[in-house]
Amino acid sequence: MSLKVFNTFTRTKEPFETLEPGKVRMYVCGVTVYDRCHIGHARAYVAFDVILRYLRWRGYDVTYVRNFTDVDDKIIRRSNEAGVPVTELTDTFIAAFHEDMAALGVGRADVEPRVTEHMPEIISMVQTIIDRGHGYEASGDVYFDISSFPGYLKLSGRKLDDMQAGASERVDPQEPQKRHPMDFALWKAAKPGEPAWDSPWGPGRPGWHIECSAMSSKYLGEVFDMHGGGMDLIFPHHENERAQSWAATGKEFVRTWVHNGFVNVDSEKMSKSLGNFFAIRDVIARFHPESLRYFLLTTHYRSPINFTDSAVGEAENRVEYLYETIQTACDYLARTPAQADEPEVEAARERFVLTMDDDFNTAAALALVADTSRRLNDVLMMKGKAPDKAVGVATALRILQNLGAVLGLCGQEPAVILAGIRDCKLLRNGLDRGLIETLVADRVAARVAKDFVRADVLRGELSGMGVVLMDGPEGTRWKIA
RNA sequence: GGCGCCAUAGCCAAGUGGUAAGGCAGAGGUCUGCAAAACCUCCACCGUCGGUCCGACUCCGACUGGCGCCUCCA
Repeated sequence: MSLKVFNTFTRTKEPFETLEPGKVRMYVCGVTVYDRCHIGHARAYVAFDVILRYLRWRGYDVTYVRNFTDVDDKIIRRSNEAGVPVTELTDTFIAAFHEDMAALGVGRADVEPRVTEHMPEIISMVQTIIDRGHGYEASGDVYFDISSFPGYLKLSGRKLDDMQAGASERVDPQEPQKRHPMDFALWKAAKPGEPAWDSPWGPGRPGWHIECSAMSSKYLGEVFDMHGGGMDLIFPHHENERAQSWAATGKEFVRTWVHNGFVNVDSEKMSKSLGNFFAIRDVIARFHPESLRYFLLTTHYRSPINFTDSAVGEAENRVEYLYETIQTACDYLARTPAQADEPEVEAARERFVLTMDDDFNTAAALALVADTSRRLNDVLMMKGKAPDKAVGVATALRILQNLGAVLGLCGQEPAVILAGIRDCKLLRNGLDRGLIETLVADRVAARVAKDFVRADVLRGELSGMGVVLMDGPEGTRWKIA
């Protein structure tokens, strides 16, 4: 039984072997903080959150680093447009990032380094790269000399000739001081009015890629176990990081490269440049955050996932079902306490490990969640005082909560989540809760009076609004279909 | 143009060289004043064409159809 992870570098699923037994050092590229996060970010950070949770649950001691890029062309432009200082802008969006992630159940990393707070490390690494003959200064800029690294493009699997052929058609040489068109900036000389830091090459700021090389090595060492991010970062970002780190240390700095697939909208890539993106906060205003999280886990992390309202709505119905099940089980156990059957819990754990060990297969893991919750309801339906019932409920509930803890699902207070989902559905359907509750109360009164004709009329009326009624021994509950 | 990914039931989505998880929808049941919820049962031979193999949906090749990267991007 061993964990297998798809490594972008080798393009194969391989046994995950850590540098140091039992310890994982992982780095995931964070966001550039100039705007609100979209659901593509949600996908990436939920995916790595599950990977992190699973590794820890499986017993690894994990150090997780996820950075913030807080100096960059887009940030500067946005800052100028808005007339807001850069630091104020970046602080705002870092706070927004944390809010969005917290809503999605994505925790903080152990270290969340900001580029602007690591200038000495960055400058030092650039200098080392120059000293070792892999970078050169040209009028205040510093470039990486790709011809000095034989392994360049090995991560992304491209060929230099092809890259040039493709690029030359639309990219005109704006940086004539570069020795090779593909050379990339390690350090950019400051233009007037731009944020700048002093350096041996004059005032300037870091190129995009160097920050991750510098900060990852600071917190995780020159070589570490896992480096992740979205597929779009493979080239050029990660390719260049790899080149820089190699140039600075002579070592292959990442053991396993992990990349998540995109979120598509209408089967096309969602991106800022296409303008078809959805901000996380806009989505979770309409759908419960856990619904979005569930939705993101229904597809394997490396495959593209297509975002649609109906798909998230379906996920929401599943989340609702799970919490209703949990609530019923908790209510039952409150009346009839029982201990879970440990061997069965352990057997479920093994099935889960088998599933998740296969490159973090959350989609398959959700099938285990479905099986468990179905069984839990099945046991809950058992009549009378079947001796095994309480144990069965306790066992299935434990299993469900165990799986949920790793996936980041099923961990909230059921009543709170269910109310939240109901409110989302009311909002989406433009329904008024007060009106519904009045009608429901009227119908309850009619039922008590055995006026079933009137009760059915009211049921029909509510049904037309999308309200589903559930008459039970403890009264009538309702929810939105 | 270069590189790469994907193609599984009405929809979404796992997966294995030896006759295909799960979810939604649908059909039939149990339950219910009627319902709903819940549970039970049923519901696919895996894009096309070749090849390898005792045997392929799973391996190889071709084709067709989607998509992505090569430019900031999770």
